[in-house]
Amino acid sequence: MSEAPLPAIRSLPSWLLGRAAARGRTLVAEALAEEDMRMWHHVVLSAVRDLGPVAQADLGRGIGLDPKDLVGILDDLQSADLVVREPDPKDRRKNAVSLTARGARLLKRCEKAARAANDELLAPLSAAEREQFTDMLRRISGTAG
Amino acid sequence: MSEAPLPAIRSLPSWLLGRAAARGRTLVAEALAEEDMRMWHHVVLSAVRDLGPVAQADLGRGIGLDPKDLVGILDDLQSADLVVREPDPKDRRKNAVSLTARGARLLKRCEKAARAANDELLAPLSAAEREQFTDMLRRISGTAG
DNA sequence: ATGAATTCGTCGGTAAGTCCAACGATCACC
DNA sequence: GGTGATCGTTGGACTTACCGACGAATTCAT
Repeated sequence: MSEAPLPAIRSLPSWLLGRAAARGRTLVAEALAEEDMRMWHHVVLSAVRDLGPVAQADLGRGIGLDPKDLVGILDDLQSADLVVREPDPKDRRKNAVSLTARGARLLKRCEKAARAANDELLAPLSAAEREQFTDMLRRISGTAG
Repeated sequence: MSEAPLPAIRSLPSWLLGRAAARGRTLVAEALAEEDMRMWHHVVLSAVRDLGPVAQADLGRGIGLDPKDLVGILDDLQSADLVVREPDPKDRRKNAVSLTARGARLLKRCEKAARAANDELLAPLSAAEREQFTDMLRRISGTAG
């Protein structure tokens, strides 16, 4: 209860950003856990749907995930019959990763859960503020748009 | 350069928040590295100054750091003559942690570096927007104020 | 005052996440 | 056709966060 001020640290945007991100990560992780999914699994699933049949390297670059770690995620998803790796006939080095029907179905549930978690995260903000906030975040995050 | 759209994931605030926080952490870490400091070392140093002579448990609670991890950080800081642990005469379980003159001096340089990194992080935002942004962050981050 | 419960600093280990180096296989280029 | 680059994959190093347990010391209840 007796929260000391700590003005210096708490006024640093990078500090607040880290705390807010941690809270968001926890909320989303908890929501996804009810579908037996982890954050990266959801992200990969979503990216696979958006990018259609896609090579793993492109996939990893698109979401900023190390190729090695992507292998493990895809192994999990493929074992659960959520995605398929097929050899790309045009380039036999590549795997064409696509969503299965099961994957598409689960993805929708994950998105619903993630949206609910985000609503809870942004609860202290009005609708207009949320739009502003995400817009600013988009500019700051360095994700080239 | 060939940035695919990925609309679903990139519109999630929790995702953008994570990316922005990662960028902020990297920028701050790089800036602090020039003073041979890590993020938590800077945070602890700042909190020690703000909280005066403080017990380790209170210190850890104030910044949300595990007591065990705090031990290591304080060991480093004390070895570098930046803080001192003195036995609290009123409660011999506690260590009264205080800043040394060296610590105060280094902290100022760290704060300057951290502020510069934050300016770079928030460069895409106008001054008014930065104020708005940090205010929203403060509400979202869940740090009781 | 004496015993029980709590808090303190410290040590231990686990689990997850991030990053880099290297390899065989395949492709692109000139 | 030989060289360099890219692909998926494997291995390991490093960091971070988190939880439980312990002796020492304090507080509280009786």
